Amino acid sequence: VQEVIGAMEYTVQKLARLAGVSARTIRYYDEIGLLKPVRLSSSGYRIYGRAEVDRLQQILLYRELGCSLEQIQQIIASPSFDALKALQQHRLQLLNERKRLDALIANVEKTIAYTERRIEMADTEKFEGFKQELIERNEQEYGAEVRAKYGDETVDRSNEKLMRMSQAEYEEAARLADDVLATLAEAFETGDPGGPLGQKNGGTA
Amino acid sequence: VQEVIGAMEYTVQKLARLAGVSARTIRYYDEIGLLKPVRLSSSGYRIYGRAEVDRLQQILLYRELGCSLEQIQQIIASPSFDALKALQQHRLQLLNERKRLDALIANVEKTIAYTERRIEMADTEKFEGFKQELIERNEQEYGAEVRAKYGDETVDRSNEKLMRMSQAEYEEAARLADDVLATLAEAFETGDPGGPLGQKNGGTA
DNA sequence: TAAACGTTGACGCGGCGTTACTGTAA
DNA sequence: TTTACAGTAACGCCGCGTCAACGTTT
Repeated sequence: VQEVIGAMEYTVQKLARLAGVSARTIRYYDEIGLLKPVRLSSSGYRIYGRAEVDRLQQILLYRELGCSLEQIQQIIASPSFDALKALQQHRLQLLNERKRLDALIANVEKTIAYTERRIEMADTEKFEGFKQELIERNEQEYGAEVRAKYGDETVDRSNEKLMRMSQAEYEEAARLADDVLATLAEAFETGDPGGPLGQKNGGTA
Repeated sequence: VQEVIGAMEYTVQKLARLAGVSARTIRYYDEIGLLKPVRLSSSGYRIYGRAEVDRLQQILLYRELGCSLEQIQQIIASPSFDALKALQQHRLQLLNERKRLDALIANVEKTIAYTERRIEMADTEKFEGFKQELIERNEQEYGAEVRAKYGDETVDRSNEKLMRMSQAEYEEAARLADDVLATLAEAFETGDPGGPLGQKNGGTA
């Protein structure tokens, strides 16, 4: 069986390509009664005409405005006066959504700031822990020897100085990695943490 | 069988009420592995403890930020450094959504303006049609008689004047409804549409 | 015993994408 | 015959709401 399709008749795919949507979308619109074919071919194919093309254009217009397919149904079925009211209603919805979104964004930004502070604090804690550990290790390894050499007062002053080191100073120090760690150890040995670091790197301690 | 539940143990509803969500939500979070109960009671009830309460609080925090439950899974499972990255990523998503929304709103407003113009034009067309019809009816009803009395020229001038009436003038007239329609008819009979309307209402014609 | 809890299982929403299987046209 | 279409039917997505049908605790 052969069927001649006139100049302005479209099957699903042709219509879909014409309008830039998927064939599934076209069939779905038929399914929900949003866009019915003008007729069916003898083998059951959906055939769309000019009127349907126009209607689809309208549908897509409102869809791009973020209307639901149900809203579109009503808008298209109504005189333009009601369509206007529907659009104004829809505009209010969008404005509300934007308000909600603005609030979300503000909160996310607050949370980001908060998380950053927490990370900073966590880092600081780690740093404090690190310093504490460093001192303890030094005490264990060199404690008795160094204290015997320089006296408790000097060693305690050295430890205090290390504990007072700020995060920023630490970070600067951290960039120098092993070199600096070695320097710290050396400084500890000499009982003068400020000295070598200062001379070697123009340090801030 | 009796089971003693300690001070900080919650069943589904208790936890739900504590956190202000539905029991279904709690069970769903279990289902997808987002929030597992600490244990099951002997009769299969879900039992949640303090740690689960805390976790739920976190989940709800991120949920309020508009994160998907999957994102929340990852955020919570990660060290806070990765959580920060996830949040920043999420913030970008939100900003994009807002941009899209702004574009939607702008387009909706354009479409509203366009629809308003179309309605205005449609009204104008209706109005033109209405005037045309009015004249034709008058011609049929009184045409011969009036033309005989006042001559073609006077009648044609009257009709022209009516056709030149603006929409604004019409709307003013329309507010006076039947009264004005009677006046128009009367004016037509006297062959002087401007006169009576002007005297009665300070009309603009 | 009744009420208020608990459980699992299933469908529904919106707008299609994506198979899977089968029939038709060029 | 191949290939590119056409059709229908079905599940899947997300975050639950909302039954239904049944067991447990109070």
